[in-house]
Amino acid sequence: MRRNSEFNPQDFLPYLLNQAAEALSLEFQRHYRGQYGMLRTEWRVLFHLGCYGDMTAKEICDRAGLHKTKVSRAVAALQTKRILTRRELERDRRHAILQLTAKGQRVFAELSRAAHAFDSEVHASMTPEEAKVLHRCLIRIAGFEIAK
Amino acid sequence: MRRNSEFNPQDFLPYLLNQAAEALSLEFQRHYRGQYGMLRTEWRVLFHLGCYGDMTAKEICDRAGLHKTKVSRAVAALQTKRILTRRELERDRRHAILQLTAKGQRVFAELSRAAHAFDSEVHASMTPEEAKVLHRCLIRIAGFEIAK
DNA sequence: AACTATTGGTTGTAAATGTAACTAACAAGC
DNA sequence: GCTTGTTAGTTACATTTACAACCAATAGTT
Repeated sequence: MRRNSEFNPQDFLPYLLNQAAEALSLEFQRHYRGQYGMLRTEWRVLFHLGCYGDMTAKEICDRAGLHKTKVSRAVAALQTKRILTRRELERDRRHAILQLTAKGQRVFAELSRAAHAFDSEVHASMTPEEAKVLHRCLIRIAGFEIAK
Repeated sequence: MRRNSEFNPQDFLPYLLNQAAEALSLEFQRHYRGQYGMLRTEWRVLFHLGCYGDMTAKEICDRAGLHKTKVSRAVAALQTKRILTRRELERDRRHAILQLTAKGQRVFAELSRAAHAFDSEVHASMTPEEAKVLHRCLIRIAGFEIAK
C-alpha cells in the first residue's frame, strides 16, 4: 500500500495534543506517584482542594471536569492516606465538605512547588509570547464542545 | 483552609494540556468508536498504517510511542475486524508486515476525511499564526524528556 | 554445534476506568 | 403524611490498560 502524503499524524491536532499531554503527564507523575503513591485523579483532587480551598466532591467534579465515580474513589484513597477528611453538613447530610489534613497541606505545598518548578522548566523552552498563545489556544480547546 | 492564590490548575501546563487533549479526543472518538467500534489505539494503528504505508508492529510502536502490548492487541482486534492482515517475512519470521485490507483502506479514507474536517473545525477557532505557534510548541513538548 | 543474548511479539494478571444501577437525603406536590 | 423527583455519592461489573513473564526466531560467541 502506498503512502498517503496529504496528512500525517503530527498534523492532526487531537493526536499531537495527546502526545504532548502524555509526555508531560508521564514526566510529572514521578512526583506524586513516586513520592506519595498517588494516582493522577488523586493528585488532581488534592490540587483542587489545595488551590481553591475546602469544597464538596461535587464541586471538584464540576471544576475539574471529572466524573463523580472517579472523584469518589480518589477521595476514598486520599482519606486512607490521611491527606483529607470529610465533614458532613448538618443542614444537608448528602454533602460532605472535604478538607486537607495538616499532612495533606504539607503534601500539597510540596507538590505545588514541584509543579511550579516543572511548569517553569517546560516554559523555558518557549518565548513568553509563545507561552501566551499556547495558553490561550489550550483554554479555548479545553472548552471545545460539539458545535453541531 | 484558605485558598492558595499563587497558582491554579489552569496555569499548570500538564493539567491544561490534558484537559484540552481530552476534550478533543472525546469528541473525535465518536467517529471511530461510534461508526466502527474501534478503540483509540486501534484508530492510531490504522492511522499510522494509512499514512505511512505497510509496516511491522515494532515500527508502529516506535513511531507512535505506543507500548508493544497495546499495539499487539490493537492489531489483533483490527485483524478480526478485517481491517488489516499480517504477512510474515520469510527471511525473519519474527517480523510480520501489517497491511490494510481493501476494507481497511476504505475505513481509513473515511476516518481520514473526518479527521481533516475535525481538524479544520478546531483550527477555525484560531488565527493561522496562533495555529503555527501552537503546533510548534506542541511538537516541542511532545518530545520533552527528563533533562536532568 | 551449543550457549547466551537480543529482538519481535503474545499472554496472564492486577490495577484503573467507564457505565449503569443503586442508596440515602432532601424537595415538591398532593 | 405519602408519592415522585432530584441530588450527592457509592458500589458492582464489564472494559481497558499497565506490567511482567513468557515464547519463538535470530544473532553473536565460543
